[in-house]
Amino acid sequence: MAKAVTVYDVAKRAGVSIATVSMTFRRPERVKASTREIVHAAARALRYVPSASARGLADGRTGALGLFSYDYLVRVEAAAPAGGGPGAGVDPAPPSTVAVEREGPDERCREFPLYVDEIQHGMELACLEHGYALMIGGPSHVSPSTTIADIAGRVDGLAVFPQTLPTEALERIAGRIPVVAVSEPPCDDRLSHVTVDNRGGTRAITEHLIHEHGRRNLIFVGGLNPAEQRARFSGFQDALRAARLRVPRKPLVPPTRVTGTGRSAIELPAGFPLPEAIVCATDDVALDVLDILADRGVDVPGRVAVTGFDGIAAGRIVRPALTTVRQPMIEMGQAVVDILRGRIEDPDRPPEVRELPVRVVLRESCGCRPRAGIWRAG
Amino acid sequence: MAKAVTVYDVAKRAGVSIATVSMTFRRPERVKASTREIVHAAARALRYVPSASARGLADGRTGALGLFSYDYLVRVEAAAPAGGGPGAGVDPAPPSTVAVEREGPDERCREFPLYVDEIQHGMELACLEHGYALMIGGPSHVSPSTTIADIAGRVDGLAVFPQTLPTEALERIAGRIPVVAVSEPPCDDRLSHVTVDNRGGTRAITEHLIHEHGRRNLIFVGGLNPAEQRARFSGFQDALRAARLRVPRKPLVPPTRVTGTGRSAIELPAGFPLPEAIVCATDDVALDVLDILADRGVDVPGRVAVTGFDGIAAGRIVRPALTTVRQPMIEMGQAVVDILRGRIEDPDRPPEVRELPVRVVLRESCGCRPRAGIWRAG
DNA sequence: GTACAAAATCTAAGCGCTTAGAAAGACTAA
DNA sequence: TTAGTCTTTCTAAGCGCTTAGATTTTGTAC
Repeated sequence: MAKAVTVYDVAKRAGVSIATVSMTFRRPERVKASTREIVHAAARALRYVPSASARGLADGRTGALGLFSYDYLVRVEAAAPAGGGPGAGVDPAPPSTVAVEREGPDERCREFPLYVDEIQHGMELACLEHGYALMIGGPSHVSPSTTIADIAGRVDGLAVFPQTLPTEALERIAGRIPVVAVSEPPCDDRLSHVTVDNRGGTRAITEHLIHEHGRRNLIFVGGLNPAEQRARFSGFQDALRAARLRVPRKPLVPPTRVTGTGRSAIELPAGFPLPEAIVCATDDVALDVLDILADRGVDVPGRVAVTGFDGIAAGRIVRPALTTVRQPMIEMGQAVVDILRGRIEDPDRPPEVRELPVRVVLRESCGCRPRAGIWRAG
Repeated sequence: MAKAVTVYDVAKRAGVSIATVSMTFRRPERVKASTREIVHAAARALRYVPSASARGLADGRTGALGLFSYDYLVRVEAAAPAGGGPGAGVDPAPPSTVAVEREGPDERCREFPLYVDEIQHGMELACLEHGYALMIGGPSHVSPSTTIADIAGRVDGLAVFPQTLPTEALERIAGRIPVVAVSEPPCDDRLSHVTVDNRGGTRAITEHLIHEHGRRNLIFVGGLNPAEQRARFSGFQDALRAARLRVPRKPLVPPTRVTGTGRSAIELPAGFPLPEAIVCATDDVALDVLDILADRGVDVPGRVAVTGFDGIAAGRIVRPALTTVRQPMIEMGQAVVDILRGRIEDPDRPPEVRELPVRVVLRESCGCRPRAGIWRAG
């Protein structure tokens, strides 16, 4: 790689000062057309590429937004060849021979795209639309402690998923650049938040189970910890209460184990008494439940109805297709960017909390019938 | 937002020089433990976040890799509320009411994750694994011409999809940082390339159609332009030639129109004579073909078999599920990062071309039977 | 040709960090 | 005590760019 070409080189070749070179790129209209042409020619000839670091340092903005995402670490491991089964790793066959196979069990499609990926995608779209670059980072084993500051230092605004960063680090970063958390706001903090109607969504899907499918004996599985999941449980309680059914105090939180491919899945005790419906805190939990019930030969939705929450892509693929509460993930990502942009423009604007609506998507696992012609779109 | 805290502030508060502050973060082992503690305390108290721009400028590396992706522009538009149908935009219902609906036709799931998204995902995983941040950009309407240099200037290495950047721009950037193109290499250029066995893959899937399903009258649809698609057509020809069937000179490239949601889809003339099998240049084309055949009431795979190429997620969801040639997209993303890292470490290393193997994935659209229990994984 | 305003360009001072190499301290051995 | 050796810290010189404000050029009106 050749030594980096700088404004100085371009200026010399064009016979102007470095200020003029800079002006030519930042505010072309202030430079005489003929000069502009000369400078561009010089830049082209020298293959000049301006250094964003220098610019960022000089004008105090980077032109990028950041996303600090979680669970990547886990997925790095899961994506590594796990030995066994097709689809687990890189094909060792000689390149000249093309492997041919039926599609078998493949957990990987359950790992991408996930909830976080779709939100990220929304951010990508919005960033591009507004001329920002998107910088993606996450907790890394290479420099576990540095990364936070590292990524925070190179963007003008940062989005984080809950529980990716210690509160102290967040506060620290939020003191320097705008930060929005993709999560329910706790009682109070200095951050902006983008969240959804977790409670209302779960209430609605639970009521659907009760009123449209006549289920009276329902349980809620998973999710004791994150605020969102607690809110969802409340929605479940709301629905039972309104229907005058028995209201449990706590969700059922089954233990988890690690599957062959490194994913952690929930477990249900063998003698588990089956309810008429299982409302799950997340799609991920629901998919596990579906697996377990299939293993035991339980008819879903005939004997037990199952629902999820999130609306991840895998829920459409599974049979029976998963009825769920879909979060508007793309829009959430866009909202994140929107808030960030606002606060970058006006640093004094106070943190903002934006709650987006959800929608219940009826598929097969609740007992609704599939709709024909899904793919006749256009 | 408070005024930015710098090394100077931390140094003053800790009673040391800025060099010591810097050392404390970059090479902690060279600083006396007690000093280190004092500096950290000061940094914490002041909420110091180091500026990556300054660091990048000073040491000449940014610690980030870039991906210049395409078609985002198109997708930004497609994602905008298109007016009509559920799922087209943001739900206008009042936040307190949760919408409940059956899942209807929804083209959006065909837009994400796409081929590029999965490669990007592979890059994300690899970047995180090696302590790099990933910077994502693409052609933007905001500053169409600037962006290239903009993103090139802030990363240590760049990946690009074909036809995202004019060759001249690529050469320019490649003169400053390592660049790898995710595409078949043209006769020669100064870039590294990551690609797959396009020709062999198509040959294999075509031979499957011929030998396992007895199809003798096959056509190839789509893809005249990009090098990859041309290579795939060659593979198609190879298979026909080997089977002593009539070998067409050119692929069929149908005109395209724009659908209601802004996506562009191919069209087949009404009186189109049906072959026994349609080998498509990409999954995207294959999904269009499936739509068209469904519209006309043609039995797939009974009357006509259809295959794709890529292995995008939507191909599993569609009915009949799409038989295709799957590219190892995650691995490709990882290979990209791998090459980039190598060339960053050793700038004199010559550009590298890496071809990864593909695999034929048999699903329903070729006439193979679905396999039971896909979801009983774990 | 002169006076003055507007346009174009330049000079110079940072932006916040890293890192040689110099200086100062702390120990050790004689 | 003194010289010699590490270890720790500091001084100072950039890194490549932006941008006030100064200076020069150009254009206009008389």
